[in-house]
Amino acid sequence: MKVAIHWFRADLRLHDNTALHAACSEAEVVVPVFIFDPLILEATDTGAPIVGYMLECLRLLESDIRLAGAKLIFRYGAPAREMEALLRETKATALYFNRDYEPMARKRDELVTKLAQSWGVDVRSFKDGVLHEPQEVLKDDGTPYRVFSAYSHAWRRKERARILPKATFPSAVRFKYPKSLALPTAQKLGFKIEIPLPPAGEKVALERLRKFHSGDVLHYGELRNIPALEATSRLSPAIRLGTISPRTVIASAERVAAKHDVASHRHIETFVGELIWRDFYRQVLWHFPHVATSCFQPKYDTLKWENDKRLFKAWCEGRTGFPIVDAGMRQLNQTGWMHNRVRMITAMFLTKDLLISWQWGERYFMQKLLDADLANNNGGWQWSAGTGTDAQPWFRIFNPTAQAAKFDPEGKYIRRYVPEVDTRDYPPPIVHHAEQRLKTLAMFKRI
DNA sequence: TTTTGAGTTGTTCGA
DNA sequence: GTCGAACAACTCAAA
Repeated sequence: MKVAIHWFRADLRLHDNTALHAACSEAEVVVPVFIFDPLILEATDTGAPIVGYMLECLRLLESDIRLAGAKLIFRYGAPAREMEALLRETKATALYFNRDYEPMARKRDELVTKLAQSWGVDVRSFKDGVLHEPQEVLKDDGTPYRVFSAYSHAWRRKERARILPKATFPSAVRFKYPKSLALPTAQKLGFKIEIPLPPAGEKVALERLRKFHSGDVLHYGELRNIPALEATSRLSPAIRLGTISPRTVIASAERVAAKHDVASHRHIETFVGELIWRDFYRQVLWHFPHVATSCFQPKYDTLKWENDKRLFKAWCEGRTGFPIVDAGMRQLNQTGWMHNRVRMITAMFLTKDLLISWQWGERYFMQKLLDADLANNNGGWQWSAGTGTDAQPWFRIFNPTAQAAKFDPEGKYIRRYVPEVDTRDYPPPIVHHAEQRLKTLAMFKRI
């Protein structure tokens, strides 16, 4: 009896799951496992809502797997150790997982792979979380792209994998599953989630995709910039935890495009472009792992940020006196999500108006976001700070007031999160934009 | 090797 | 109020 383990990580779904699909077609028994890694949990803020969201995704995945006739095994501990025990207990001869591209995850996976192979286990990893892997989209000279537009042209020219059907577990009638923990609560893992969480899981993600692709995606290019609307896909937490695959999202977008006139194609292309950005920032992190802690362009590591703690606290709490900035931060704090236009505004404000280094903001977003993702978040912050991959002119500094007038002209978004904006309770601006802008320009000019 | 065109999302100033 | 120019020069990618 050929027993295989499928190791779930950021692919918490049954549909279009490359490694799981392969395991289910090649083995006679597939044991799905999820390992809570204390190293990752300890590095995560104890209030991080993404932990609660992930637990909810796991609860639903567990139930979907039970309906499919198998059993999801939970373990807690160092992955290498837990996997060793699992392989021994199940007598599995193969280990399947989808590849992860973050530096820490790469190390973890290399270790587990080496150990498992040394015990004679057939370790099989798959491309799944991206459309094209870091080594697959390179310049003609074999080196990685450093600017997005050229990368995206090359990306679009490449053939892509098809989507796979929902995995069907082989029947494991006489198989004895190994011991499993009960799915822990957030509290048991040492977390305290203070905000209400949106619906999680695979079914909800597929429904959301269908709804978005039956309407707003046709106007995405324009509507996506208006934070008062719910006109973006809102799929980022699902994509982050893998309750939906980026392949499925893109395939659906292309089916929509095929059914509509050329005028809407531009909008659908813009939407697909967002997923190309995701692959782009993954390959940036893969090829240039120093970006996780330092500037993509090392010369900017010498920038003299002021890093005023009092100003940082005001920014975190959404009381800067700049309504669009405060609305964004409060949306983040209250819901675990922030509209992308407002992410750019708040990030640009922290760096260029408060002169606080992008790393502080990056860390705060990672604590609060339901879609907290190292590559995307880091890429976005470095872009905003002007230290990143593209040669964006560093003197392009958002004016938060002008941005609000342009993208929230009636103040609908602002008033949703800052209802006191027109009253005396609302504080005056904590800095003078024009002055701070000049300061920042001078700071960059010194480099 | 050299050359050429281009680079996510903007702001401010002055005519 | 509207519009075009200036904001700097550099790096990247491809021909």
